[in-house]
Amino acid sequence: MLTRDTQRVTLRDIANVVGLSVSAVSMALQDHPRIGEEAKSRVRAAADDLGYVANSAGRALRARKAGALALVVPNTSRHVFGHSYFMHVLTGVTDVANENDCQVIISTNPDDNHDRVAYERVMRSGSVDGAIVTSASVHDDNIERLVRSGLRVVLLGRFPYLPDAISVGVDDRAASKLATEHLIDSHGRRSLIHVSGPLDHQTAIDRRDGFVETCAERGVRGIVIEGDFSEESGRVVGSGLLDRRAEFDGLVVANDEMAFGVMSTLLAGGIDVPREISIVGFDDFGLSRVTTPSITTVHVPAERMARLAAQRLLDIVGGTVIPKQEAHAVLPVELVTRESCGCGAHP
Amino acid sequence: MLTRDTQRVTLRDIANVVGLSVSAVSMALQDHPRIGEEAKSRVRAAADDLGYVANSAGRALRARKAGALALVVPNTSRHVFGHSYFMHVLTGVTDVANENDCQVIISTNPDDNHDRVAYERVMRSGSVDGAIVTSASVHDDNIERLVRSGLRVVLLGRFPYLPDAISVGVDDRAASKLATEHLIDSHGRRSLIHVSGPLDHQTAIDRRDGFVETCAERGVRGIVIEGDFSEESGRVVGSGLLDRRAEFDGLVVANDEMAFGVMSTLLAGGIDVPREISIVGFDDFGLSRVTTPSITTVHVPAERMARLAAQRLLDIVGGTVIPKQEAHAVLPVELVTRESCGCGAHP
DNA sequence: AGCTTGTGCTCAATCGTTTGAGCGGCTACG
DNA sequence: CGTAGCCGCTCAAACGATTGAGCACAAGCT
Repeated sequence: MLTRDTQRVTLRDIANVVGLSVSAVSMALQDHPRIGEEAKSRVRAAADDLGYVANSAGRALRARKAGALALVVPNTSRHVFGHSYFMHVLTGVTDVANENDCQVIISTNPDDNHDRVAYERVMRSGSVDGAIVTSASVHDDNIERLVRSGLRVVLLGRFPYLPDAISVGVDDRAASKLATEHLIDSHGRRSLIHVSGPLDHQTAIDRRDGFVETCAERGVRGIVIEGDFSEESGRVVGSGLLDRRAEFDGLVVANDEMAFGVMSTLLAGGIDVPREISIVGFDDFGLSRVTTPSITTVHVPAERMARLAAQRLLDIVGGTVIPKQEAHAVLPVELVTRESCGCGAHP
Repeated sequence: MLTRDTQRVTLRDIANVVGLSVSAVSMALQDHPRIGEEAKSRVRAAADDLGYVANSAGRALRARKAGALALVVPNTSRHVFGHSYFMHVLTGVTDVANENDCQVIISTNPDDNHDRVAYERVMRSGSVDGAIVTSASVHDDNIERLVRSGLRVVLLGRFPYLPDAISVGVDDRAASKLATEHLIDSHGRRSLIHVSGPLDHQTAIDRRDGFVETCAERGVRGIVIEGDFSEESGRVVGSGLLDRRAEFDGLVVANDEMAFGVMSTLLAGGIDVPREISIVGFDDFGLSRVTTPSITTVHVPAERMARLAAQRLLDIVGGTVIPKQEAHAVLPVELVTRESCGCGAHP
């Protein structure tokens, strides 16, 4: 009954068993050519027998690398509807990391001033070899400093003001164009309103710009109302719109959560969605599929983005130099048509 | 422009700057009483100046502890509706961990045979000092071995067959009683059906037992149909029930996801929920609030459970011995009444 | 015989931090 | 005056894994 000290199997223990030096055992386990076959198999047998697992601190210290990467949790993930997004990211990142024998550490991205740089400490302590950061705020000094300081970072999102950063994102502007055009072309809507995210977020800016541009191109009326990405802000906007139901026939909402907020309010106010008003959302992280009516939305491939980001980070850590013109990877998005625009149920 | 080697500030560098030995610097930073005040402040200034952060591998190696804990991701979290649950857990765990200067490592819990014990390797490698594991399957050999081997583990859920394990869970049986009684007492339902989870999961068993017991106590008709916790299995059950609409007037469904599946199918089949049939779900991880009608459900306090689990794990790692009779912590649940049972909208 | 080449291992140093032991100089006390 | 004790520091060893250098021996070649 060796309940305690279970984890204390070291190279030395193996060495004692097989009668070799610690170094020989280490080399044997790595299949080094200078170690004899017979010794190797004896070492392997003993290692197996004792349940040896290399101590990660010892290895990390010697190798000067942690074999781990940090995933920085944005503060927005604390919100229920941010959950799905973050879990898609987490899934993608851990998959790739694990395929490469790499651990994933979760670090929080404080928006509170307290502990402002917790994740920077994590990086500087050598706990991780690099980090995947998803920050939305358009000027995040922490991110900027992180990138400048040469720490290995891959950003999730679009960061036009940080040309040197490696990032993986989607073309939100094109995505917004796609959504807006759908309302105009497929549903004949001519009087649109865009409920944007907070305009200090790049994503919010890009989605708004795509909307405005498309309206201008098509000669359609387009108004922008700023929200904050929360369901509640959608409700507030919705209430304001109840009196003005004659003034618009389509809504392009910058995320599904707000779209849900607006939609519920309009429905409760007796407005028929989608007959009277078409709604398109953004993200497709889960919510939009389960509402009634379900919400037509632009699918953002969060897991694929995360996988690519993790892959790029591992490449960078491994020494790959990414050419300047490839710094920003952009993945395609697609429109998922459901009921809220008038397209009818999606299979 | 010191883009590279940014992370290489070591005790030695500080020692060189202030003209002390490495040991003195180390002790100064820990505010050791044997180091003079003047030296301490010089050391602190230099550390600040150089941006020193202690190397975690070096520290871990010396201290024989990692300063990190693992959160084992159950395979079910890969599913969209598992996301919210897991994020609640993640939030709770990271909060507590960070408050205690502890990192959180994500490790996957494979249900695939491949890499069966990835998280056990993580523990044995000393990457973490303990793990929080949430496994549902009623006999998971890995968990059992983990617990027996003396590795520090706190389980999320109820594990009656592992009396020695430390766990944090809810009383699913009482919860199920609560839900069932609500349909009987508040809504006068007399012919109930329970859609259970897969019955090799303890949670599924407990929720079923609570249902069956309550029906017996109240002299109400109660039938059990086994599902698998997926929305799809809810749909399948729902289809089967369309022909038998006269035979029952209430559904107690073992999670919200299945409840949503059943409910959509019944609604699509022309059955009026909640007028004709009352539905109660389980979990309240997000979904139940946004459907139409919204789903009355039993709220499971995932984040609180996670916080407590993390706290207990840190205690154990710190050397606290938890008395046998306190091994299993059980948190209270509450019924959240919404529309699907007939109670009307929740504010 | 003398030299090279190769094989199979050991030695010793290293990564960065921590800590018990030790040491020189000082004060205080008997 | 001798010594006990404290102060403020340094020394050295340890945690566990890795790796270049080196060593003993054997075989092969000239």
